[in-house]
Amino acid sequence: MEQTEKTYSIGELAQEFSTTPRTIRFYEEKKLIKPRRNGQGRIYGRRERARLLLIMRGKRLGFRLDDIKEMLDLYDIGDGQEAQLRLLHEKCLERIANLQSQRQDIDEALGELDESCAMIIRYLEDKGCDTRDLERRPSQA
Amino acid sequence: MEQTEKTYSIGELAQEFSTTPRTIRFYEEKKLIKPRRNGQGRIYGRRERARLLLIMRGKRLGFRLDDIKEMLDLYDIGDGQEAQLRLLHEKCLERIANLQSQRQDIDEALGELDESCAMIIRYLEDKGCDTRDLERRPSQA
DNA sequence: AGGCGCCTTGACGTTAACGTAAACGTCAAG
DNA sequence: CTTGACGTTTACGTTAACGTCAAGGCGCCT
Repeated sequence: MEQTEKTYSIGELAQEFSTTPRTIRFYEEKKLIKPRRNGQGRIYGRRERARLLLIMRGKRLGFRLDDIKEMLDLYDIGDGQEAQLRLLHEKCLERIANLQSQRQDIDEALGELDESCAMIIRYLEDKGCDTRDLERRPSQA
Repeated sequence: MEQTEKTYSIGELAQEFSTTPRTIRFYEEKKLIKPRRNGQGRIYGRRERARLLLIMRGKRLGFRLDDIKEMLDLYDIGDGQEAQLRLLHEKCLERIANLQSQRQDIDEALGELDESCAMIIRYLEDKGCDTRDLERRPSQA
């Protein structure tokens, strides 16, 4: 029974994850993945694909590659060891706090921007300009 | 009557705006300000101070220096000309849209992170671990 | 005269996450 | 045999907003 695992080329994975071969090689350079080799060619299996998935997810969540690498390494070595998971949890909390702070900054900026828009419009109105085309309210949606 | 305008040294302004001389020189290099010169020394007046204020505000709002420069230039040349103000208004709207999109991304990431935390905790509980110290709910505050 | 503290210019370093280009190998189709 | 599509390595380029020296000038205090 040939347990022939499904494999992928770098280009295939790049497409699947909507990225480029260059990027995947870059992750390898950064030690986030290490595909098997067929001579000089790279071969990616189920495991590598899964890692890529985690990487992409991490990126969506705004983690930096360094952090993602750290998490992957934990995942690898400890294979679900309690301490590692606690650390991962902590990282998530950190990130959450971070994002909440960012969100607040954004809300404040939005407030100021709203005001700026209003000021500009008032100023133009004072000068007797037609401002009807500017009246789309941004709102706090 | 000597109309002696109040002036500032680069260090004074740096302190006032909680930044560094290097940064202010950098803005000059980028043509955002041009202080008068006393030989080789820089002298900042009321006008330069005002510009710095606008720069800092722009930065708080997340504009890039290029954009800020553009706005300042408009402000200068047109001295409140209608077309310029409309453009400024447009820029603000752009930025607002941008920030709202960012906010949404953040909210989505927060959702995923919440889930991740929950998963980790459930997993640990399944393994019979004590997770009482992890139960601080992040929530969507 | 010595030293402190502020100022100057100029040039190179930093960070993140790749992009881009050069120069080459390999394999299948036409 | 040639072309084309894919793959490889190496190394330098990009962007933003400064930081970090290096090397020196000017004036003030003692």
